[in-house]
Amino acid sequence: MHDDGYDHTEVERRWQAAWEDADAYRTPDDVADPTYVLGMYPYPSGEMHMGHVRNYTITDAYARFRRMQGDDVLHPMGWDAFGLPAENAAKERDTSPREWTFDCIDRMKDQMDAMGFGYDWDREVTTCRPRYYKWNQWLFRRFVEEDLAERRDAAVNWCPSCETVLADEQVEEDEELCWRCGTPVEERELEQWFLEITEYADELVEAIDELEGWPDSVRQMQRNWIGRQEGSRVPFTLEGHGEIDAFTTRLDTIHGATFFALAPDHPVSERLAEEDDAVHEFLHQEADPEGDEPNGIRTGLTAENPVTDEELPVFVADFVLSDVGTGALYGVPAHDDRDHAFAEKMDLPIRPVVAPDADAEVPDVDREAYTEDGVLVNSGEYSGLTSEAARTQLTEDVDGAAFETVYRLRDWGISRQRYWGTPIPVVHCDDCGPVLVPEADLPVELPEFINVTGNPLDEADEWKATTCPDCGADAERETDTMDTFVDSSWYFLRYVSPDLDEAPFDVDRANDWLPVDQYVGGIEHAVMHLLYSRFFQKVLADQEGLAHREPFENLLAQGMVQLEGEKMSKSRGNVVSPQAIVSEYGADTARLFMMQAAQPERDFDWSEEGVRSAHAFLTRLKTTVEDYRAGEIPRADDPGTVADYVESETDATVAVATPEYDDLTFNTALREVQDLVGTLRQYREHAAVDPEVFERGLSVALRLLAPVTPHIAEELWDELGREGFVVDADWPETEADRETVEKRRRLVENTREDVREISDVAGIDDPERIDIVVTPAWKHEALRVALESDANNLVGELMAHDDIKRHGETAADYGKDLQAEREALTEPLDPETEHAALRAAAWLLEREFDADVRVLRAVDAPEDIVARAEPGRPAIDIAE
RNA sequence: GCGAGGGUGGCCGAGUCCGGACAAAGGCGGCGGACUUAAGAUCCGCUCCUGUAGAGGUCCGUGGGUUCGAAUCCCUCCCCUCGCACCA
Repeated sequence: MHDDGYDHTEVERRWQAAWEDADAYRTPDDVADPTYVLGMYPYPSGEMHMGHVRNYTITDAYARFRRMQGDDVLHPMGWDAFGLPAENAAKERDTSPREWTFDCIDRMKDQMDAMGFGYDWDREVTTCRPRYYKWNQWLFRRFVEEDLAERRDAAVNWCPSCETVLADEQVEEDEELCWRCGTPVEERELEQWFLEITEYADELVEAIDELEGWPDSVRQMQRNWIGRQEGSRVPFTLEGHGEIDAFTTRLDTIHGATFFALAPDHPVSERLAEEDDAVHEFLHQEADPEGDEPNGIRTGLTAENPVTDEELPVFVADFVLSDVGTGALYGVPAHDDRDHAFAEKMDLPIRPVVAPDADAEVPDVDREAYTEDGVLVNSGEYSGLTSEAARTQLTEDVDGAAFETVYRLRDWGISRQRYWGTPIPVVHCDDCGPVLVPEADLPVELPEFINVTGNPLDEADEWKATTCPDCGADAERETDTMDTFVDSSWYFLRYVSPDLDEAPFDVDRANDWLPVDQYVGGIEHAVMHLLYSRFFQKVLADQEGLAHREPFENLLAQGMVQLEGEKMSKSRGNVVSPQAIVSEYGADTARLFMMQAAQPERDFDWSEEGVRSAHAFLTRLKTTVEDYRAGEIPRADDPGTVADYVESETDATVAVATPEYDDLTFNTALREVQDLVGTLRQYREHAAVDPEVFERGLSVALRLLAPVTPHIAEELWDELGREGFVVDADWPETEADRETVEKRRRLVENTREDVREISDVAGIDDPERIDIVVTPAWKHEALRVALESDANNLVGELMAHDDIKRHGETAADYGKDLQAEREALTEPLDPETEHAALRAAAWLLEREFDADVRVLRAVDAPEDIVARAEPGRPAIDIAE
């Protein structure tokens, strides 16, 4: 009967309805500063997968925990509803992206409800609704007005067959084929809108240091992505081509330069190709920027080294990239691995100009470059300077040289030639050029979807036709839409005031409520989404009065749910559907299994066995509560020592689980709760229970479980006859501190193990009586003295205490033991606490050995036995 | 190549920040026992080696070092995962 579990579907539905009726997860607008807990909103694919379930269970559990701790909590949810998949689905199914998307949202919302996630749905945000994307357009206007957005040429992937632009991810294989039709993709120059994130590059990289609530991995990835390099720009004179700047981070090595190299697409290279067939040939045939081999061709030109006045041979080389530095560099084979390889290949001189230190020999660089900083040699007047000093000095001395910082980060191209996104609010006028749509005319809404090849907006003639806001002449609308990362760069601000008609968000409230206290999502967003959001936040701080310059205080990148060590994926066919698990075991089981399987940031393996054991646990808990309520568990008026044990274990559970919840290490917290339930079940089996103690244990267990398994907790809370929702219950409190708890548990556990070991080693199969004798107070005192003392002669110092000295020879011997282990001594529990803890735990030994167990104070036991006791280690005497 | 994070008992996994009670939590698997007609579920133990009173030995990727003492601190090397990468 119980073994079959319980009707989870009925229980879960009932409580979901009750929460909804009670508006249990509303966050009123007038709360001062709620704890903002946020999971990255999903793309509404229509199916929640395990990654979603894990992500949202983490935020839900944390939000519930904080709420029970008395915080106001903001825990909203929304939809990243624009994007290409809806467009493709619409084309395939002959429907519209809008219908398709809203259908998917409905389905996913049902699935979320079935999981019991407690969201404030009144704050739901859906990016494909005009009332949301109007503010994308409004923000775009603001960016343009503040000179943070610009229209310029950019190279894009173009499929001539589909007549559309493709994202990099949609170009497949090395041959660069269109993912839909297999046509080779071309490169096209198109006018695109860019948001100038590079304006904020310095702050974005520097502020990473302050993001202490973020994982190191994500911080490092953002640093890499921004790729700030500090160096110098130096002009080289190329005969016939004037001055060409080279960028370098190692200006100290310039005396060792033996060649100069240009990127294949550098303007000078292209000009050379026009007159030099060999260069032309190289550019179009040999150059292989993707390959590992550094290829290059000698041009016959020379470049004048501005420091040494030497003439260096000029190459066009494919390892020089036009978008790195200036697209031109000087090569120092002695101090750079790649330059070294190139010099060997081209038979160029290799001249060392940096030695490891002032006294060292000049390094042998014939076989390998010396790439470390050091002290300059063979560098004229600069010889003897450190690399660092030389870089500064040379930059100052060389005509036309200057310090410069370069970045890998590029401006953010947001134009997408697609339908299902936010229309860029621009009108193209023959006379006025691109003109912003006035604020009063926003939003520019999407027209009806037309199923065509290419961009449907290009075909929407009626929609396209408009007039110029500036001159009134006939004009055409911009047909590009925005990258959906624009939508997600500020959605967390919209939750604060989702219905506001005057602005994207209520600034005052945002200043009170932001930043997000705990943000949770997948590592795949480590760079783009999280970097763009930081960028937006900073712009909004500068332009709109937002008080915080970082949006997310604490970030958790959750791990993957795997199957047999492999990522779950449709293409591998190793997917476990959350819906199937929910219908078979229930949402609580799925949530419990996931949260106890591993720390949230770690990957873990889905395991059927684990799911079953989570379910079995919930069933046992339910049975226990029900049996208790049904009066099937005998009760006793005299609490006794077992009750003491249960009582202190209940406190211990609270003391350990609470900080673990705070740290989001649910796995550890849940293990504690499972142990507590185990203890309660042992209690009822061993003795008639004290109702107060037993009920407190149950109520603590239920409350500690409520964040993770809210439905069953609610059900049993009700069964226990408690008032109100467990969701709103107060988090249990305790006086117990973790350190004492752990010492006590260790004492009990070590003592039990010792009894087992003794009876085993001594061959006592069936002990009749077990005496546990607590260490006499004077030994505790002696230990305490030893801990505090720094005297050389510990025994002498101990003997100065009358209480200790009284024990003569024994005390001296113990003193010698203490002396020997002096460095390893640790603070013990006091004798009374030891006695109480062991007394309370005696029943465990009684039950295990079926013997009389006496826990004695030292004064009540024979001296020869007492002698074996030490603090933290009672004497044990077993009689057969 | 650079950067980050890891390598713990049959497996998974805590401990590593702040060295000591660590043969090292917990789970799984395996073994034995209780309950049961039986199975399942549940409960109690055992699960590196040796040991007739709580002991000893070996052990936390490799090799070294620091220390009275190292899974924990420092260095070498090997391997795994992720990110960046012909980046000037």
